[in-house]
Amino acid sequence: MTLGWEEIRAEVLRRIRVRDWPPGALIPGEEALAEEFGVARATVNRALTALAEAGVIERKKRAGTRVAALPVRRARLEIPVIRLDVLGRGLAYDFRLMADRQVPAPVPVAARLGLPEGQPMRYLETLHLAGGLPFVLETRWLNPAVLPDPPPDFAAVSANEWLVTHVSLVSGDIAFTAEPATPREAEVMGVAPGTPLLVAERTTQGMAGPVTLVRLAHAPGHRVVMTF
Amino acid sequence: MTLGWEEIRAEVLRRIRVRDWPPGALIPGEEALAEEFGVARATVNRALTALAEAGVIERKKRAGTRVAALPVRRARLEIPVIRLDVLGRGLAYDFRLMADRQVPAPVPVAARLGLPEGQPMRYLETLHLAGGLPFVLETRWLNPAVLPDPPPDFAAVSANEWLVTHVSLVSGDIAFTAEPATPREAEVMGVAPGTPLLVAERTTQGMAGPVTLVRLAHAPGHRVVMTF
DNA sequence: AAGTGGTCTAGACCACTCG
DNA sequence: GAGTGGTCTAGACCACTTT
Repeated sequence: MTLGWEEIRAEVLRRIRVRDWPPGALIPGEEALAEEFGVARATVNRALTALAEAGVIERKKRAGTRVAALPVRRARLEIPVIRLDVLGRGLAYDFRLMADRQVPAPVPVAARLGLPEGQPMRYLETLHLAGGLPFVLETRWLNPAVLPDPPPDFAAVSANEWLVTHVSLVSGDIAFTAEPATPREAEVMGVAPGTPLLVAERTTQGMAGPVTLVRLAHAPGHRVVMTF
Repeated sequence: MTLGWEEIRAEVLRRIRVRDWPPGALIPGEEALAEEFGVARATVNRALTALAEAGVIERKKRAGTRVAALPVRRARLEIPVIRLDVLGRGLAYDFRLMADRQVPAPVPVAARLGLPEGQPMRYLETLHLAGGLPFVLETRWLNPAVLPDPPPDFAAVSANEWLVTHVSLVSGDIAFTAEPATPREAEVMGVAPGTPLLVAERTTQGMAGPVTLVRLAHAPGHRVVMTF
């Protein structure tokens, strides 16, 4: 039986787990492992690189490879388009464009996106429905500079989906908080004001500058699940 | 100037962003790209593998490499030990063990961990403090089978930290929800009952079976931030 | 049947950093 | 200065999937 890089990764992981190589310990160099397993050093390198990406080991030139002392667990969140998220739950998807205005950017919005205060922006409110029930209320500030002329019809394609397919998003961040439903959210989603909602706030940067700031207020009971 | 795999990754990414290669399009094969860039095929492979892991492209044998039609954005969450999380925010860390009992597993807890109902479990309540103020209330069900004899003193080292350093955690999941503060949480954290709290619920499996089910109720205003 | 990505090898050079 | 990981090459074989 010949060994592949995944088997070597598994074996190294096993030795770490059974504490042959305890947290903080220096493990043998690539050359030594390659010889032990009877493979090329590149194969060992592939395995160790994968473990380093997973946060299990820490590698430094000259210093060698150590088992992470306080393993930082990394969980990955896949952020799908809302339509696919709903369909993936086995529910029918629909959405309603509740508001669509051109307004000057309020101070906090402009600040978070790095745009001048008062800059004209597109304000969109979209209610996403799952199985006919409110699923997410999307409140979006959109930099109109990224839109083509004429702009797309966000009543036909949700802004969420249009952006993903038509604008090259470069970087961004997402923050989760628990917040009481605002009066507007309560009204639109049919819950009592103050009901705890899971809110995701995302900012996104494109190649030509800031693209959008969006607040997603999820219906009560919504769970964001990640595995690691 | 000679090209490395990161530069090739950047160039491919650029062509995707400027829509030389639009979503859904088939991009040239590794061999062709290697020739164009004047590098070995392995170098191109390294670059494309990285892009595939990032969800930018989709690769299939025989079918070739396509630009992802609906790019699934992937965000990574690093879950540090709570103590380091607090210190990283520039605040002093402390914790108080509020409860420590041996009790039979309630049905929902046993079910989620895959343990028999009524199994004796260690129940721990730990309040983590940041700058002297409540930061997180940790409610933990712990499978005593993973503990050594004699068991550690969780009043001296928080269960959160002891587990990370002493038990080999294999897999798990984490779910975020927004929930109203329970009366107990309200009392301990000094907030009004029903206040929206960001709750993280984690289950963890070790090599020798289920390890722990923990509920982390974060103080109001807590933000979980991820970048992508 | 054929073409694609996935992987491995043996060798090499380099950058970094620790002692 | 020397040893480590990071990367590249040229070639090869294989598994898979689509045609």
